[in-house]
Amino acid sequence: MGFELKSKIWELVRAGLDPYVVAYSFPVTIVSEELKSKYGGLNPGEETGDRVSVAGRVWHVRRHGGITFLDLYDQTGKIQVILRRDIVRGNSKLELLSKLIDKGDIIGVKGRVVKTKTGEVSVLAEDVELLAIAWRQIPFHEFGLKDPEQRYKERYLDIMLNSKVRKAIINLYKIEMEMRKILDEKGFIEVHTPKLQPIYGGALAKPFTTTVNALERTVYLSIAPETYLKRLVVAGLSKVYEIAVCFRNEDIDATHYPEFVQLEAYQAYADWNDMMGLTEELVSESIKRVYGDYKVEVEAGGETKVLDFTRPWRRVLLEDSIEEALKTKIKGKSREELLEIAGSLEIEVKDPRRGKILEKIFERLVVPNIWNPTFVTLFPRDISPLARTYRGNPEYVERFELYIAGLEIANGYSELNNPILQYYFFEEEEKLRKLIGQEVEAHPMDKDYIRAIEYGMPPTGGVGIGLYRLMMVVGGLPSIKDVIPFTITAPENIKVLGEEFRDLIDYYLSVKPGPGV
RNA sequence: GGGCCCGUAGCUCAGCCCGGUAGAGCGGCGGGCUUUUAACCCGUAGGUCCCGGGUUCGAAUCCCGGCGGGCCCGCCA
Repeated sequence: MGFELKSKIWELVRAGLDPYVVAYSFPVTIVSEELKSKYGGLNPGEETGDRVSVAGRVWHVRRHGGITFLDLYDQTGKIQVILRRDIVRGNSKLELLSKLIDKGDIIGVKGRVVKTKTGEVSVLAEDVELLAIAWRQIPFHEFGLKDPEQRYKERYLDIMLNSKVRKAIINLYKIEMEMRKILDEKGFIEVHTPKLQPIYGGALAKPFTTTVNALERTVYLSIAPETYLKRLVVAGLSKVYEIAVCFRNEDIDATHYPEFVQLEAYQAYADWNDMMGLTEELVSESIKRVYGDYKVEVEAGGETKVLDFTRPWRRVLLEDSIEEALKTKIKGKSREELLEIAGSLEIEVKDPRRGKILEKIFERLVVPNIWNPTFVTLFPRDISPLARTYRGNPEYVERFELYIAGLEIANGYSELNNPILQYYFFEEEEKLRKLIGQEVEAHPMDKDYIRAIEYGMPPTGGVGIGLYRLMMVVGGLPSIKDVIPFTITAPENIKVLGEEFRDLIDYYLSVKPGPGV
């Protein structure tokens, strides 16, 4: 079931209009957006002699007998096409097509630009080509696809029908482009670091493991590009970045997916303050350019709220934010005292590091209440093995995280460039791993990375910006899977046309080619 | 890994508590209509009630097991 099989195909074949045989290309001269801006000023009922050529998918067909309205959608929006009997009559091709074209089909239309009595810019068709047939019914109605299972299984339908999802995918591209422009203007070089790595690092997460047959070696899919980008800083690329796919073999939920995209940037001779400035500029300027304003309306859960990216963003010390929420002093409190506070909040912490307890309390109490972009700064030393010690107090590191709408969006710091301390912190991480085993993520020892910075890494600042999460927040989408074009779904038993209708296979194998071009 | 919820027509969902011929709207198909916007009017077809087992005279409905999905918690961004 599911096929909208009409005898239509054989009618098309008889008329020599089978799109699989005849439709190889179509000259599009204008898209919806342009058409509307160029001809929006026409008066209702006004007809021009301007001939245009448009193409797209038919979403709605309104047949009134002598006149038919088609809503065509291209990548930029809707174009109304009018088929009028007085024009169609006598043209056997148009007569047949105006009868056979259905919702879902993809067509090309040549005609004159007119504005209807009701004021809609439209194309009055003079010629129509059927470019592709929709054999399966597409649910074009107000609710689109709702069943989450089907949304992800047939994501092309979800992207087609759900404008929020479609816009998120398009706008993420635009944001990436704007960020690239800004970085390019500042002299940053974009690179690709390895996705197959002999030692994973740059974050604390379980990696995917695979084998390179040619080398007979176990390798890990990159969990972060960080250590490689910093090797490049050592190599003299003093401003580098990557829009990197990262793989982390952890559980999936509304804000986590095993593959995701981060922009990581490193700048020599810069520190965490410079990186906060860079982060502010990248995020707020790209959003301004894509959405037209620093303030973006976000519709989520039925209500519309405004996200304000205007600089400068609020900055708050990690421990201050906790004290504010808790109304208790926590600075200088021991691990045991913090554990007690965590316990009173019903937060269980297995990790032995004091900083981890602080982080857990922070995530529970503070993060959900952050709305506008906020930098949280000054993190504990013991949970940041790659960050540089705070110049004002060695118990902290010069690290910041960016939160927007209750989500962690970015993480950056003054990079640790001291190879001796780097070795020591990796050692501590190794100890932690042995102590706790698989329960706690720890950074593995990476002596090649240490060797690299032993050659001398300048003082450097770095930041990673989670692009999917940024898009979730700006697009008002509740799940990270909504902004990822395709996600993994369970296997299905799918019936396809060819196995249902062998006669179609026989027909297409027997089609004689026409003249080549 | 733990808890809660969901799976019925192409889509959105009702029916399930309290067992008794499987329903609605939209969409599809056929017909009508020359200015519609989710067009309208008339007619009509369409089902492995996720899968397997059990209870029962009888199961979409109750019970058990499985599969798929969502949300929350734990862990990671």
